[in-house]
Amino acid sequence: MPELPEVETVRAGLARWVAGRTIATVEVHHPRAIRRHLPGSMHFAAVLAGRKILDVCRRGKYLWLPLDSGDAILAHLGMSGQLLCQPASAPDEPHLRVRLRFTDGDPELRFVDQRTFGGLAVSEAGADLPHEIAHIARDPMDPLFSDAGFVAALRARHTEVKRALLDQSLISGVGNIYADEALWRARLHGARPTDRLTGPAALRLLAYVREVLAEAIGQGGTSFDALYVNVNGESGYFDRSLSVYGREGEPCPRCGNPIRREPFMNRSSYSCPRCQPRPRTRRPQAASAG
DNA sequence: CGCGCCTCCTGTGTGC
DNA sequence: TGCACACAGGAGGCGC
Repeated sequence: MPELPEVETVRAGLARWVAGRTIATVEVHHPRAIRRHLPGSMHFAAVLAGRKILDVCRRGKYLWLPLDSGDAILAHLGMSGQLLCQPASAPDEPHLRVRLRFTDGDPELRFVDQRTFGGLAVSEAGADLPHEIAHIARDPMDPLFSDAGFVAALRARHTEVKRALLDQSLISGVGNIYADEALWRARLHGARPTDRLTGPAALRLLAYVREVLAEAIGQGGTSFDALYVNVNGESGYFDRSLSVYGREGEPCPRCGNPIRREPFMNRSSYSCPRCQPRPRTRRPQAASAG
């Protein structure tokens, strides 16, 4: 569930609570929580001890914490990851994976992850931009994101528009929830072929992506359950503002038609059957238009 | 190389 | 009541 608005909410919380502090000790409670780190979790803990966290950065759904060594801690929340700032006296969470204690005491930083799709890594010399995420496109809230470049790349793809929105190498930060919400705002069905979108239509879609992400950031992200919370353990409120996601059968806020749910990549897509008509499937040769 | 599907995980909800 | 299974889904990796 954590998409750009949720990760940005976590980033802001971390910037407030851990930037400028020096790591004292690191405990790894679950080896799978440490990713891309061949020397193992012991070494992971050793290289972090004594390092000062300079900042908290984000690209798309990835976070990284530049260190005074020039390395960085790279973090991805996956499906259920949480970064919590807790007093040392707080009881351990059932799915506590990693704990960072600081030289100045409370609060400590905990990585908690029920489904272990997320993880932490040390990115060597990754303070500027970890090489592990060099393939991740800039996200639409990045000042250097190129709208024209995105539109050109989108229209050059031979795929469906929702698949393209979820492709983090094209545009990062968008997941299933905000893809559905942006497509609804743009009145586009997710199965629309990207190479048949006009330039203005693609630009409009991008504007709606940015709009829905910005609104969700303003409400602290979307929480359906306790799996997404900010660094203080609090839920976001954007679920109340969702127009289609998770609202099968409820009236479309624009036209009143019941929202439909369709299978998509072993999960679900939500849309309005009237506002977002499904495109006619492409039949290269069978060509009768009806 | 581009595209699309599979897999990794576990708690929750549902149907028999 | 209890078991079985679908479902949630980000992203790396692999097959075509």
